[in-house]
Amino acid sequence: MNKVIEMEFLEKAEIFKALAHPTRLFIIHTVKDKKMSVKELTELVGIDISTMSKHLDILKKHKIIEGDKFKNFIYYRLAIPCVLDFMSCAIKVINKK
Amino acid sequence: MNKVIEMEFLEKAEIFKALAHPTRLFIIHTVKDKKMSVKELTELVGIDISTMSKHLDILKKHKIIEGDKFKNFIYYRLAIPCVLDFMSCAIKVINKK
DNA sequence: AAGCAATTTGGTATTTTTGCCAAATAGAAA
DNA sequence: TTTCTATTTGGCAAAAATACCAAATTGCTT
Repeated sequence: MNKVIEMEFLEKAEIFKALAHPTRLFIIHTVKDKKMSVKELTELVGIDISTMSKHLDILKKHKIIEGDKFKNFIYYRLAIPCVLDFMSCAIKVINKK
Repeated sequence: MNKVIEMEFLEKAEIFKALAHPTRLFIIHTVKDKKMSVKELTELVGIDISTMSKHLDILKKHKIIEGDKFKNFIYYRLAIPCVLDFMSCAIKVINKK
């Protein structure tokens, strides 16, 4: 495979990988309506807070979410609504056939 | 997290996982225009044919592609064009900011 | 400054994914 | 039937992803 083409698909795959985890999809779903802190998200999902922090970091690195600092909280919100199209399309893919 | 909700995101994540690999994205990109056999795809990408077969199997299991048998070839094609929206959206996500 | 709460980081064990090889299967052609 | 080609399967080793704990950091609030 051509190196340039290969690079293109490597980069795209990175985005899909960032989305390919139930907790991270839940974060996107939750943060689309309401800003949420790390602690709040952690309690909703029921995992270790350090694990949640790392999931948020993965989404942040790909600019899928962004965090706003308020006191010593960080409130996350969805940065790219386009990702919601991913989600609704995913449902169609699952339900068809 | 509510069990039902959890199941929803688990299922969605499965779809994203199926797409989260450069070779599999290349397959989708290639098969959208032209039916291709396992061997043809293998030669384009330059990996072991058994590896390609397994990538195709993952996409097939999620109904993302479908194969038509002709002689002892199997020609694959894109089953759900909706996935292309994923792809073009992914480009936007990458290029923005 | 000291204590406290929210978040991140480092380390590690576990699980999952990936890719190759070798062998098995399927089917066409000789 | 035998041979040849295309594809799949099983097994295994290497790489990547995940989750927890413990410790560090950040920045309020006393």
